[in-house]
Amino acid sequence: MPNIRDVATLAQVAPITVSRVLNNPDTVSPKTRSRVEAAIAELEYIPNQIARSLRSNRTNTLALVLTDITNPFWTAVARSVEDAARGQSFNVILCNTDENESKQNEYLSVLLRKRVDGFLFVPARSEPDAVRSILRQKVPVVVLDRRVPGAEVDVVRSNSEAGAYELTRHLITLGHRQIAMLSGPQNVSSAQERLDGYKRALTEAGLTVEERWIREGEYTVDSGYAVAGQLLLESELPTALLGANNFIALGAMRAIREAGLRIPDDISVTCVDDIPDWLVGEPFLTVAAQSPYDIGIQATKLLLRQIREPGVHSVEEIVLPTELIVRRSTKAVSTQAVIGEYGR
Amino acid sequence: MPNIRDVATLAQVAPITVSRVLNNPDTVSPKTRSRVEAAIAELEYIPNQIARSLRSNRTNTLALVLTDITNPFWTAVARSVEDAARGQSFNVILCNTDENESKQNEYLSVLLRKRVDGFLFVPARSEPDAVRSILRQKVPVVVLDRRVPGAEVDVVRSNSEAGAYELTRHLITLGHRQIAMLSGPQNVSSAQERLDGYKRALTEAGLTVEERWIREGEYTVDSGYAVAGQLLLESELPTALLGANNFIALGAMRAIREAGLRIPDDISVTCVDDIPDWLVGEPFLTVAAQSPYDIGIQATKLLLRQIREPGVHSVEEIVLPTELIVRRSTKAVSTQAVIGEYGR
DNA sequence: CTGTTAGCGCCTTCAG
DNA sequence: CTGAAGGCGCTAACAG
Repeated sequence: MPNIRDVATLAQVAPITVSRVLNNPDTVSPKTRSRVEAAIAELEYIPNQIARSLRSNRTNTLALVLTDITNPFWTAVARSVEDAARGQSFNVILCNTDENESKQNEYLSVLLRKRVDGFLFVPARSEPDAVRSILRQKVPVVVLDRRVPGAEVDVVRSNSEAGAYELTRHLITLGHRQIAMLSGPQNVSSAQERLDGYKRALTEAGLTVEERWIREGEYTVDSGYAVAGQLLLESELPTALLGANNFIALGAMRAIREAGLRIPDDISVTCVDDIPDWLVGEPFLTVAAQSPYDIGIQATKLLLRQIREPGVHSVEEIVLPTELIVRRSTKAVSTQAVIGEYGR
Repeated sequence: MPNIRDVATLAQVAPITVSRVLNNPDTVSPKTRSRVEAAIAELEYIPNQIARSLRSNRTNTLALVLTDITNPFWTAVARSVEDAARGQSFNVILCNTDENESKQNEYLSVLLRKRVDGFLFVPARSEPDAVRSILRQKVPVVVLDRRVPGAEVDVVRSNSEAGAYELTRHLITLGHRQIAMLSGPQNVSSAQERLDGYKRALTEAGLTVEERWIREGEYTVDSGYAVAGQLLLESELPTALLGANNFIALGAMRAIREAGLRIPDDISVTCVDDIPDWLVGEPFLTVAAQSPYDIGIQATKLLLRQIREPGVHSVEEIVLPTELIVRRSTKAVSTQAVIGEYGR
């Protein structure tokens, strides 16, 4: 691969002149410029961004560290981040942590070495260590989807508490009283908040929060399946089930179906996080939908601002609303007494 | 951010010694080594991979240039590529081209400048120009999902022709004779092949290929919706519909539903590309499923081999089989005569 | 075992 | 308008 000197030699100029043709064409006389351009074309010269980065301390690369690109929520975030970054001539390195802390930390370390210009980061836990390790290097970060108490970072997230609250209220309004909460990992802020929202709705409605209806799992289909499976073995079944995220609900739905129960006739199911309607033929799940595309856009905007204006910013927290979308997976309770037997 | 000299100064050694501690710890005496390590820790020194890349001509970064991460097929590919790359300590830069050639070429140019070590590339068209522009720079490439006649590249793809053939046969076996083909863009090899498979199945069954049943569109939900909408305005409706990919089928399903028709009772629907069953509550579509995860793994393996063994390789083409999965969206034809009126 | 020199490819600074 | 010198951070190659 030819370098700037090869071009310079061929064009009979100094390397710096080639550099100028590339970066400030106006400062070069048309005659030499065209000679240089011809040489560039002939050699198919491609400027070396690595060398440029070494001088400029800019890689024009963002890191997107998320939990699992396989979840349509994160897919949408990734898509929007990439769109927004592209518009500002940044590329995006994608990393899946699977909420695994060691994987996450390994990635952070590699990405810091790569000198990415900034991080869009979904921390595996709500502890501030990881975020701090980035901040200590003065590398811009925006945290997505989760709060990190104890770290001063920009955060873009949805109002999980309100989302879960609304879903629970919706179920209560439908007459449900035995509402199971399939919660996410409690070391993740969004999972905590969703549990909080659930509890608040119950309490405000004068209902008691019963621990037996609350089960903790991971944000995965398998976990939702397993935890719901457990729940369905109990003697008394819930009449409704709130999944802390879409994957938990999907796993639970499979467990429910395999147990021979019908949704929503036997059990209503709902969750935070939508599944894009164009993905599923007929949207079915009642959900508190987030706006993943917005989250990605806003976060990228904040990050690019940090990168471009390295001064001290006030720490921003953008909390986007969720939207209750009622579909066919929830239904007014009717024969709840019967359901206990049904499950057996 | 401290550099290797800062560490060296603090540890009272030469920079090269620090370098050795990082890269060949054994060649440094335990005493100085621990002094250096202490300095590294104290300064929180993070080696600059940019500088290292400049010397080594290796970025440990792969480019994944695909059409749209939003499609679960590509999501799965991306996930597997990232998994495979991580295992070999490579990172992945993700780029969506939306089958837009200028977007694609812009990306290629940026990525070449970034000196990525290799490309996993889904060309927007079957023309060899783009691939050749990479090959000319002697940068390793593997093409995914599509053939590129005229370019000597490794390719990993599914057997689209066979997939479409089997689906069409399946429909014919169910008694369908009016089978519409919602084809993809004919400048993309997979779309051509799927159309070929459709035609072959008809011909082999002694049926005539009727142009009115063949409609060309993009590989998107919107396009599928639009094209199917057109089709449903005709006086005679098909009894079955074959989408060239999952998105086309999803769009078509929406159009069908909005036209007041039922699937599969009024129209059977099927397509190439699955939608992961854990994504949709109850899998519904009859499909010819590809193995996106495999495609990503295999392609990454080929690419890493090219990177690691820069000698001349024989050009490889890996063609993975598709799997016919019969679900509830297809059904034996019964009352096809009636359907024409239904649609109105 | 440790250090010096030099250069990867580019661009900022300063001269001409 | 063009060029020469020097350095970004790191590590081969060659001493000592």
